[in-house]
Amino acid sequence: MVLSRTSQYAVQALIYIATQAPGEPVLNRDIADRLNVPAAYLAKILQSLCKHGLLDSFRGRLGGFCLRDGMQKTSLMQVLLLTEGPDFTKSCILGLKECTDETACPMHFKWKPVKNKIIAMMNDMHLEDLAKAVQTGKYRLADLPAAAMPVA
Amino acid sequence: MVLSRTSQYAVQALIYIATQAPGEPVLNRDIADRLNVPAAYLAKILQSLCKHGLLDSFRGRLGGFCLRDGMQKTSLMQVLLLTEGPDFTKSCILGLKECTDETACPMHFKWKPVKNKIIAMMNDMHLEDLAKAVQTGKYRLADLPAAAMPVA
DNA sequence: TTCCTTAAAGAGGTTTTTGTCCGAATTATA
DNA sequence: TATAATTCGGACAAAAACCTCTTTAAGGAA
Ligand code: FES
Ligand code: FES
Repeated sequence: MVLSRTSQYAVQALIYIATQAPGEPVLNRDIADRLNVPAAYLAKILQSLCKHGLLDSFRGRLGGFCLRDGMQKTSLMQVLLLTEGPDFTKSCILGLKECTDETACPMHFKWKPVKNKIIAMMNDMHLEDLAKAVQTGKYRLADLPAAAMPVA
Repeated sequence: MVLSRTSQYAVQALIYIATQAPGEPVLNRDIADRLNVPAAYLAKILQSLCKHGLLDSFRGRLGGFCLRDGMQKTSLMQVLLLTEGPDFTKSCILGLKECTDETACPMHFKWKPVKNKIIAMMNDMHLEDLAKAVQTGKYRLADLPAAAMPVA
């Protein structure tokens, strides 16, 4: 409805990494297993997040990915601007090229406050806080494994 | 950010048709020209909306599409449930299979009110009203043609 | 040094979404 | 009846999103 799969994987992975001891690299394989996400694809996403400075990566034994120093406070908006592209916040819900009060589509003035709420929400959520929430054990970062699901 | 291109085309087209005299079929070609969208693709979308009962279609001379009687009051939610699928309102922003208070992801309780706002908004907007808004001339259904754009 | 482990890089595959084309069916009108 | 205009239906094509595989480079440990 709002985020591409790539963005979802990126956010999930970053939150997961943020729950782990800082400075201790986390294996791509472990993240993929934990989130139940395709490992080779996730690796690409993490590599891209490295290039953009959110993560540090280390090769070889004891290698893996960890949050770059200071990046605990990264907002989801910062992440989404990378994964969804710089126009993430600029789109018209009907697909018009411009979305301004002057070029409004018939949904614009209803949509604008909702869109602003989404933007504010994404600006307001930081990896740190989301990681803490997960650490309370009250929230899920991934679907339960099939084995743990009630029989259908 | 929220709607597929197909949904955007569908909504634009339905609003446009709703601005035209009821009972007077509108040509697919005219809609496509007016909205500046691919005609052959739009035709598929309109055919699908016919099958789902939102539109009536007529072949041959004086043919075209028009809103089925009584469908002026169709809400955008009704349209989107067809174009985006019946799970449109059910998705978790992180992609989890379930989105309930009991299976909450770390974004759930922030996201839920925004999502509900979107749903309420879509339930609250009807083709009729959007068409009237367009008819005031204050709102755009499509981008201005390149010819009318200021030189870049 | 040699081996093992890991990420990096690039090529390529699959699936979904978006878009095109064409022939057949249908209808108004001359 | 012939013709032109239109939707319908199916196959196809292109692009984007999603995902895999293989090889290479780098780092740690025996
Ligand atoms: S112009 Fe369409 S949402 Fe702003
Ligand atoms: S569980 Fe993720 S948004 Fe509801």
